[in-house]
Amino acid sequence: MSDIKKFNRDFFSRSTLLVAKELIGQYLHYNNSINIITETEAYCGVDDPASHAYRGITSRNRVMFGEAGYSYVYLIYGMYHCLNIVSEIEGSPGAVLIRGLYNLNDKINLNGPGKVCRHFNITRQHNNLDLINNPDFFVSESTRSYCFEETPRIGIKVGKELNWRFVLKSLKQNL
DNA sequence: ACCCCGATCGTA
DNA sequence: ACGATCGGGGTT
Repeated sequence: MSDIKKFNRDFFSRSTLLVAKELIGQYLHYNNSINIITETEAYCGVDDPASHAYRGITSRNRVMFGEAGYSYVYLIYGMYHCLNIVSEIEGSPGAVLIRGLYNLNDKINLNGPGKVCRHFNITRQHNNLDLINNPDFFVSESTRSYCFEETPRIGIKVGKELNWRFVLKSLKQNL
């Protein structure tokens, strides 16, 4: 695994939809494990009723309003955690939910946000970590390019009409 | 101080 | 398709 190209803060400081799409197929590094990002969802701000940020800033969602490239981890259903990466410029809320990974070390498919966090023991202690310049937790660029499909987001009651879930489909034909 | 419900998962 | 599960966010 030579010449790793880490994504910088500018990559994440863009529209949540764009970041969510472009994260598909990239590598999420966590404590020496390398994982292909296979599934993401975009959660935006005032125009996204499904987003935690929809009704403004609270103690839970405040990292969504901060600088991009930070982790946003919260507890869901009293028993699972969800890992997000903050997007958009500072002051503008947005985050990308990491819904699926393919772990290259153990060849395990982590299909579901709860499974991702459970496998790595990611909890709210991992909230608000800077994933830029972090040696143990960061995202890097894959040299391969991938196709993805767009579907409605999972597990929400509002905003179902938006195709803001992105799923890795296949390896793009290498020319 | 406390009520209510969820960005899920596993089984049917 | 649905029920288990329960911490804590958001409001009182």
